Amino acid sequence: MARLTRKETQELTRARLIDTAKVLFLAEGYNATSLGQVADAAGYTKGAVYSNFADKQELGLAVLDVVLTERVEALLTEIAPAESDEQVLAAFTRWAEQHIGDVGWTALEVEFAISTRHQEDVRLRLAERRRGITLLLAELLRDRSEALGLALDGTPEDVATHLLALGIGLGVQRAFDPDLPIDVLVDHLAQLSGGGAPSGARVS
Amino acid sequence: MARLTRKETQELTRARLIDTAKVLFLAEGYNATSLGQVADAAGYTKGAVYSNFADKQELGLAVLDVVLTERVEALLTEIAPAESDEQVLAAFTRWAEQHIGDVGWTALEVEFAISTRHQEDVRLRLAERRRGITLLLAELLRDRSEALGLALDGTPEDVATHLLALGIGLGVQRAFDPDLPIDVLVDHLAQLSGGGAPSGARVS
DNA sequence: GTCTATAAATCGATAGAC
DNA sequence: GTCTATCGATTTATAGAC
Repeated sequence: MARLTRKETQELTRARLIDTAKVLFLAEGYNATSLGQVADAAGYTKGAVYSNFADKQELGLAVLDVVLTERVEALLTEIAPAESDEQVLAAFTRWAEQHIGDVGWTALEVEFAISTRHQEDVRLRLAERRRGITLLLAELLRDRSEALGLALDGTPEDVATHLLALGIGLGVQRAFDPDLPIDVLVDHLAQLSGGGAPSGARVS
Repeated sequence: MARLTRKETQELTRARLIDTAKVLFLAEGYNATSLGQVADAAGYTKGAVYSNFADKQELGLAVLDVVLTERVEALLTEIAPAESDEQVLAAFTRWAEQHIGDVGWTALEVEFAISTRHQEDVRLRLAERRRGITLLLAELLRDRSEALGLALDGTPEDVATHLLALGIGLGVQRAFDPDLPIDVLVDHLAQLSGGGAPSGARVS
């Protein structure tokens, strides 16, 4: 166990702050969480926050990056072992029920985006980020459709845009009406993979 | 021109406040607009606001009601004269380009919903409101599909949920990336009405 | 009913000690 | 790099005059 260098301790502090902020932002929301609360919960003070992040928005963006990375890796891990289109669909369904169904994620992404939409610098970064996410999803669809014979009813980019918008729209509504089922998202993907019958069970 | 009764003048004040708040909320956002700004712009003071609305949320809900009513009436007016599925699709496309394309509307609805999602009373009212909107859209789809022979690929409720989520998802993303086209929404409706080819022109 | 004045509480951000 | 202390700016909401 070698002692940590100064750079390493600071990176540890930064990582702890991000992780604490992630939990609070997801549970209470971005605006409702003050930097003092983040610092307290992480065992630091506001000074530590401001020596690691220029302002609250930078912390917010760092949290969004971490959360997105976690979700993408979860999806890839879930989907990787699938060897047929049915298995891909089942894997996606499991992932969607866990993460689109989780109210906090979409709410945080959307709250942050809406709150900062009038600050041009942040807005442009979020726009770039959105295109990256869409392209990532489009490539996943293209690779998987070629390998498994999915029948996309449009370009991969359009299907990706469609699925992403659907997920955001459902997630937003589930933030204030958790009874809304996400079946429509799963069903839509199911139809892409050969027009299978919609899933049977409905909550509402 | 008879003199206005006390009740009438108060209703006028209330209507003016709602209308002013609507403009400011749509342009600047719900959280970014203070009640003092609303009062000033309407030619009153904060006292007038608080004698007409219990708190900021009540004003927000009143504004949401007005905006939704306007959008619904615009859609019905646009769609009423249509006599074929092509005309219905064209009418909806015109409406969508004007209103889903308008960044302010979705942003306001979503910002308000996300901001108040932890206050159970408001949350329940928004959930009820969501179901009403979905049912309204479902009935419109059912009536129109029977009259014009649209081929819905699911129950009217599911198609309505799908379209609504798609509109919200696109509107949210357009709040910080206005270049995102809404084609995917129009195309999806087009496919419902007989699997027509996707619209040609793409912005991005 | 509306206005004036103010209360009360936060929060983001900064300066300087250590 | 982190902590203490504080500034400064807002905002919602209320109390009382008119």
